[in-house]
Amino acid sequence: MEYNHKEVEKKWQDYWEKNNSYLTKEDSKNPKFYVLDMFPYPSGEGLHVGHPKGYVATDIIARVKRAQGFNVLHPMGWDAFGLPAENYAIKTGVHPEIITEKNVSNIKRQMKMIGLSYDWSREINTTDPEYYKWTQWIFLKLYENGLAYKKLLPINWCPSCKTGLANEEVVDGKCERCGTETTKKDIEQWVLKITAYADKLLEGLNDIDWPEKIKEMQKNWIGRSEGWEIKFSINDTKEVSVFTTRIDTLFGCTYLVLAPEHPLVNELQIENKEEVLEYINKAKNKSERERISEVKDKTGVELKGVKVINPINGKEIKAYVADYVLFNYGTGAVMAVPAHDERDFDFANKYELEIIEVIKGENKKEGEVFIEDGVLFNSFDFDNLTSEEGREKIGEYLKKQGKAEKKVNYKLRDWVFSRQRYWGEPIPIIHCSKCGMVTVPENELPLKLPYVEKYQPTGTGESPLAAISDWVNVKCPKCGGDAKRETNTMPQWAGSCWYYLRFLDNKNKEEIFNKEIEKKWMPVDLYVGGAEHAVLHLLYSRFWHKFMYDIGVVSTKEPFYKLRNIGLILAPDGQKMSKSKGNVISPDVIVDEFGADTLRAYEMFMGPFDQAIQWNEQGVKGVNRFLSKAWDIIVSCKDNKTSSTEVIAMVHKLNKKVSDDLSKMKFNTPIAFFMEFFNSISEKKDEFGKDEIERVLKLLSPFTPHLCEELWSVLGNKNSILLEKWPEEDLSLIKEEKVMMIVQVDGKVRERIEIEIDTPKEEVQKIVLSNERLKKWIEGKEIKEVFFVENKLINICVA
RNA sequence: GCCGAGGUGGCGGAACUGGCAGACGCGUAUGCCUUAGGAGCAUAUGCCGUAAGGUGUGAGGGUUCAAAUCCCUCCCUCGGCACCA
Repeated sequence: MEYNHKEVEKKWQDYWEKNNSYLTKEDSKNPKFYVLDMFPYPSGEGLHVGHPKGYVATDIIARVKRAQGFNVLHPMGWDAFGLPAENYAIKTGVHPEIITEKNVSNIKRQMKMIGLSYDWSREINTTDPEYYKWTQWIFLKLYENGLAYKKLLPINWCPSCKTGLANEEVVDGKCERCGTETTKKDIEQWVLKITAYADKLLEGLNDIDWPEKIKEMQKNWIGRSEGWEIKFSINDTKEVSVFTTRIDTLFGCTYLVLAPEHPLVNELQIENKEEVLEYINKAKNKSERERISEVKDKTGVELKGVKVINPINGKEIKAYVADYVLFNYGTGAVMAVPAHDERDFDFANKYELEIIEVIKGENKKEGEVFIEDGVLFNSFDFDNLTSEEGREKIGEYLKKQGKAEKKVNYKLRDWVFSRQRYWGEPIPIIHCSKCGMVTVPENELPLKLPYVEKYQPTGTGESPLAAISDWVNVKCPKCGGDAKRETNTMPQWAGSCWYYLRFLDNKNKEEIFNKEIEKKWMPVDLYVGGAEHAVLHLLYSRFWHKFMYDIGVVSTKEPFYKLRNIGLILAPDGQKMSKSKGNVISPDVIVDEFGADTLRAYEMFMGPFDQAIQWNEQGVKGVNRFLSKAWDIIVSCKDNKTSSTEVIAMVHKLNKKVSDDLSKMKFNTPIAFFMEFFNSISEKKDEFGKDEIERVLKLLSPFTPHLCEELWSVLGNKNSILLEKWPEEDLSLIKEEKVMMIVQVDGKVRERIEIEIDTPKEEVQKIVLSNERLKKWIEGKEIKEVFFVENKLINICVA
C-alpha cells in the first residue's frame, strides 16, 4: 500500500469541507481559545513557502486545542486596501476590486491546499463596504472624542507614491513601501492623537506576554522621558522654554540653541539676520538622509545681539540656531551644557564656546565628556548634592520663581492618518463653508469608495477622489447648504487596527459586533505574525483598542494577550525570498511533488519557530522519507492487537514530550521525537498494537492531518480523527525498572552500568568498586568523596 | 553609541532545574539492490590517534565533585533605534 498524497489530501480536504469540520460553534460551553494569524495582503504573487510557516504553527495549536476540548476560534481574512493593488490597476487598467478578488481566491486556494483549519464562514475583507463601514465608524468615534484632527504640518512625503506618510512608515529616511527617499511637505493632514495614549500604551506592555524585543521597540518608539521645562529670558522682554532631563547641570549651561524652525527666530532682533536666515533655509532643504548622515558634523549660527539669561545664576549666555536641535521634540530649544553632553561638547569645541564642569564622578575620564550622574560642584548652594537630589532641588527652586515646571516628553508623534491615494477607506467627513467640518451621519455609512476610471495619484497633495465632482459635492448634513467631501483616504493600517474584532461577529449589520460575543472571545489568546509590524500595526491596533475600551466598545484593555513572532524562511541562497531576486519557492510546487503534510512537517522541523532559517530542498526530502516510513510501519502493523509494555512506555513517553514541547511553542523537537520513535519502532513492529498506533496518530495528526486521517480510517475507524480527544500520557506506564547509570571518576565518564531503578548510593558504590573496567582508574588510590545523583550518575573522586 | 537576540560538527539544529555534549534531519563515506540513478535500503560519521586514550560548545578567567548551562572580562554575528536634550 503506497501513500498517494495527491489522492489522500484531496479526499480529506473535500471531507472536511463537506462536513464543516472547522466551524466554530457560538453556543459551545467549552472554554474559548482565540488563535489568530496576522492576516495577509492578497498580493498577485500568491504565497511563497515562507508564508505558511506561521499559519501551520497556529493551525497545529488550533487543532490541539480543539482536541483538548477548547472552543477554538481560528479565522482568516484579507488586508486588501493599499498601494500594490492600486499601482497594478494604474498599470493595467484593471480595477483594484477585481484584482483583489482574483488574488484572494488564489491565496485561499493555497491555504486550503495546505490543510489549514480556518473557519471560512468568518472570512472578512477590509475593502468590503460592510467591513469598512465600521472602520469609518471608529474614525467618527475618534473624531467625536477629539482624537482625530486636521492640521497643517510638515509631513513625510513620498515623491514616488505621491502621498504623505506616518513617521512609522519612514525607514532610514525612505518610504517603507517603495524605498524612495522621502521629503518634507507642508500639507493639511488628518492626524490621530496617539500621543494621548502614550502612557497607556507603555503601561499596557506590562500585562501582555509578548517577545521582549517587540516590547522594547515599542517602549523606545514611545520614548518617554521625565524632566523639567525651564524658561530662559531673552533680550529682557521675551522668554524661551527648553526641555531638559538634566536640570542638575544647569550651572554648566553656557549657551542656548534654537531649532531652525523655531518661531522665535523670526521675532527677535538679530544683528546678523541675513546669515541666520540663509542657514535656516539650507537646513530646511536638507533631506532626512542628509540630516542623518551629518550627525557628526554639527553646524550652527550665532544669533548676534541676542542676550539670554540663565535663570539659575543670572549669567548672560549666547544664543545659536543649529539643526542638531529638533523642532518636533520637546520645545524645539535646548540649553547647552557642553561639559556634560556629547552633542553640546562637539558643538562648543567647533565654535570655541565656554565649557564649565559642574558634575564630578568616579568614572570620569580625562578629555572625555562626563555624561553620567555624579555629584554637583561649581553650583553654589547646590554643591555636593547628587545629580538626583540636584534635579529635585534646582527644579523646585526655579519652580517657586515660576521659571520651571516638571514635564514629561515623548518621542512618539501623532499619527498622520490621511493618504492622497485612491485605494483606501474614504474619510467620512464633510467640509461645509458655514458649519465647518461635519461628520457623515452614522446611518449613511458605509461611505462607499466611488468607482473611478483614473486612480492615478495627483501629486498635488489631493487624492484622485477630488476630481470626481458628483461625489465630492454634497449637501451639508447639518445646514443643507453646499459642501464638499473630504477626499483623503485612510492609510493601509486602518483596516488592520480592529479586524480581530470583526471575526467575532462578521455578519452583524446592526453594530460593529455584539457585545456579549466580544466579551466571550476577547482577548486574542495567541497572535502570530512577523516582527516587522512592531511599531506599525501592533502599535496602531493597541491604540485603537485602548480607545475603544475607554468608550466602552470593547471589554479588554489589550487586544492580543500573547504574541509570538515567526522567523523568516530564507531562500536557499540565504537571502529573503523576493520576486525581483528570482529566488521564490512556491508552496504549489512543494505540495505537488511531496504533499501538504510534508510541507507542513518540514516547515515545523526546520528549526526553532521564531528563528530565520534557510530553505533546504534536501531537508524537505528527509521529512518526506520520514512520513512514508511512518506510513509503511503503521500500515504493516494495522492488524496488531496489543502492544508490549516496552512499546507502551515508548508511546507514553512520546506523548509527554510532544505535549510538553507544543505548550512551549516548540514545533521542531516534536517532529524529531516522532522520527526517533519510528526509528526505534521499526525493529519492534510486532509489539506495536492498535491502542498505541491510535495514540501516536492522534499526536501526529495536528502536524500532518491528511496522512493521519487516512491511516485512522485504514485502521477501521468510521469517524474523523478530528473528533478524538487529545491523549494524556500515563506517567505510571513510563516508569522503567532499570536505568543506565553514568559512572565518573574525577568527573570523567569512565563507564555506564545498568542498575535497578532507585538503587541506593551504597549499593551502587559497591557495584562500581567491583567493576573490572573501573579498577584501572581507582585501584591503589584513596577515595576522597563520592557524589551520587539518584538514577543518573555516580562520581568517584580519588584525586 | 544605545537596546534586544544570539555564537554548539561540513550544514540546519538538540540538550530538563548545572549531571553521558552533538538527539533528529541534511551532507559525506562504504556496502547492498538496480540496465541505470540526483531513487531505495544498511552501516559509519565532532576533532586528533592504528589503539589505549586525549580533546571539544566564540576567546580568556572564575565558582563547582561536575559548566554549552552560573559569575566576571573581552570578541564576533544578526535585528531594531539612533543628534529625542
